[in-house]
Amino acid sequence: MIMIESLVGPGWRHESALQHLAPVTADICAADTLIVAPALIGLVLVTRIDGLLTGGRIVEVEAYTQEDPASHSFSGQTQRNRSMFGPPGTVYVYLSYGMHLCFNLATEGEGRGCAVLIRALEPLYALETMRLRRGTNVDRNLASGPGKLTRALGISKELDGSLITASDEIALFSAPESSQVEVRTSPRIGITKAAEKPWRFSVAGSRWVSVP
DNA sequence: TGATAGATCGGCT
DNA sequence: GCCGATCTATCAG
Repeated sequence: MIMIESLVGPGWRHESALQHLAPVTADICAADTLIVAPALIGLVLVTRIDGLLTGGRIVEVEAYTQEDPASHSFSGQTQRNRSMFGPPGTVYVYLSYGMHLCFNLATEGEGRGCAVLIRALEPLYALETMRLRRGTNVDRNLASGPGKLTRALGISKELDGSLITASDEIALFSAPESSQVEVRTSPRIGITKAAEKPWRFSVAGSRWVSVP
């Protein structure tokens, strides 16, 4: 088994709940965005905010590239979207509709404004913490949407710009069963530009996605 | 400098 | 199913 501390930020090795998981390297984000997006399905995203470990399995993502009119990076780099242009694995957190934070991982290479939006998780760790943060006991609503997911995991804009493979607050792992799922493509949610592109990837039949 | 649309969610009807 | 909340970036004037 590969030593966890060599590939993710220090400190995660003390989390006994994660010992059956394998670390993921930043390489997974260094490929074409349309390759990376489905590859992230099934991986386990965890945060440790305020000492509380929370996390779940990624069941829904969307791809955004620099040439894509629906992408924040389409018109070039700005103060808000600069993390999209960072090295692969850079965390991009932005405020949506003035109320909700959305979590993305930068893809391809430094200088390329591409990212994958993480839209939904199957809750796995510390459900009670997530219920408290979300203010609901309906587990299906804990992380079934980009804004819900960031709230459940305690993700804030402070994480924006950090590298997911070198953080003590957020990390990505692969579970033994990660590759067992059937990935389905569909049009992205809530956009008007390039709405026809089938760049939404989700676990077929999952009850944890935002829009079944 | 003002208007508006937006990668949303929750509450209300 | 509709609507309000409320921050950003962009575009029109």
